[in-house]
Amino acid sequence: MSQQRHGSTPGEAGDVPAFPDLPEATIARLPEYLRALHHLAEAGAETVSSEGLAAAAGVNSAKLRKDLSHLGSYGTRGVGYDVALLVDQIEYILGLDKNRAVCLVGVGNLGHALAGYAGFASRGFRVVALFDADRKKVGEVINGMAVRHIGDLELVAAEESIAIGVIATPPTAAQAVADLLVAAGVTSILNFAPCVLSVPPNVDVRKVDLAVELQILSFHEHRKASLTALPGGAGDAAGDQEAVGS
Amino acid sequence: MSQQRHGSTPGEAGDVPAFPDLPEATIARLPEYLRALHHLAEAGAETVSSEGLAAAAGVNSAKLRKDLSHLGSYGTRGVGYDVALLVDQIEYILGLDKNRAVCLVGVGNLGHALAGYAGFASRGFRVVALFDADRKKVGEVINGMAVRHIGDLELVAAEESIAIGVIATPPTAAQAVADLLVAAGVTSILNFAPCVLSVPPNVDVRKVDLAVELQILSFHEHRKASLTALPGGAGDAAGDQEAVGS
DNA sequence: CGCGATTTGTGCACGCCTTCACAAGCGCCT
DNA sequence: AGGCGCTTGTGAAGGCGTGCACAAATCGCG
Repeated sequence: MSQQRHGSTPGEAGDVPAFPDLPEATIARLPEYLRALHHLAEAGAETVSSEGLAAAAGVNSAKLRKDLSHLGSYGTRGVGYDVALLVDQIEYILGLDKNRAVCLVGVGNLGHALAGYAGFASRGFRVVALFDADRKKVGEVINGMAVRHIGDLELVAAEESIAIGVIATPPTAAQAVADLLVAAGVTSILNFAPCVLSVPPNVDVRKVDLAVELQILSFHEHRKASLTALPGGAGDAAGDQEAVGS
Repeated sequence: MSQQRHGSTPGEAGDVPAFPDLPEATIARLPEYLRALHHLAEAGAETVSSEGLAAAAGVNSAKLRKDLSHLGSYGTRGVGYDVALLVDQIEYILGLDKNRAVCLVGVGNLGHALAGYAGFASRGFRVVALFDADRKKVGEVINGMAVRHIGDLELVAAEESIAIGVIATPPTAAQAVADLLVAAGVTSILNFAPCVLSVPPNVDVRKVDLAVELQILSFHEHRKASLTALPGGAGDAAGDQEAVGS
């Protein structure tokens, strides 16, 4: 996908730590490192080696070191990485120290679950508003939060300073909702509806399609079946840990 | 991630269409093409140009052509691709013509929603069994299906020939569930628990972490904020459609 | 029948990402 | 103080994926 160039111009040596120009692949792995680090911290570890952290995060240790080196030198040679320091650093980079406000549009089957998903709150996100277009759902209380009508979105977004919106509507409604979110000042959208959204260039969109993941697994099932059906290499029990895709 | 080499040895020209050796990136896009094609078919289109289909799927047209060329030549120069033919071909490659049986373990907040998610059934997957370790939940009927105890997994998996399992449990239980699934003969796992699973090399695992997506968006929010705060390029309304990551 | 318009399929170059291998640096033990 | 083992950080190589640009092929029309 297109990804506009970002990062700081070389000239400015700002007092605010200049924003590092991280590879997209690295960014996608930082949350995983963070989760592993939290786990280690709870277990009482003060430092981790790249080998240990890589194992906990399920990646190659060389890749992990290169990823972390992009953030700066937060490790000590011969010792490893300071867990607490690294947690702070990654949370800062990811902007998780802001306790970001998120709104969710579409309180159907999936939206209902997302509204109550504990994993959001535990990682620094507060779902502060629920919206739906269905008048019958407005007023329903989910996880201690009342569902409001989609028409109130702009009002609420302004007073809560919501920058991230989650779309969990049917695909037919998703584009209209995205337009509303953009109009309300939202600049990041997480889209669970199986359709492409068109948004202004300053708005980021990430898409999660639950069925797509199953389809990819189905492909590999199909592949495995067609291989074992052939005479050649049936029971290949050897080989290293397999993990599909990223 | 490690990805064991697959595909057919050059010698065998099997009667069963030899399984093409598709790049992983292509496989991940096929479901998106399929969705766009279904949409076009419902609209009555008989053929599509690569340009048109690429737009509907949100990708570059050259990329789409290269992806489809890996499946073989199913297009006609000067005309485009036959929609129905392409749908059949992609569904065959993805193994969706089997109406695959899926079981779901963990009927909590998220599992409940997944059990009723219409997007699975509409794309060729049947959720045929629900499991949970909590005796209080056993017997509960969701979407016309009764929740069974996790202990019955091996029994049910055998008689329903389930090859794909979905884990929607808390992370503490996920590894144990994965072991049970593997023991029951499941060879593909979709993991919604935020943790790494270790499985035998012949088992495929894909992980979906809902919070990770938000964290990536949070990073870009942080980046955008730190850029607009700086003197340089504030209102950059120009530029092409932005879409973060894949 | 021939020609032009259109669209696929693909060779090629470029850039990103991964992986290896190793020098540089740090702490500990003697 | 010196040496040794361990771990980080990084240069370089290789592989994969993307996008351009164009040749090949097909259809429709005169």
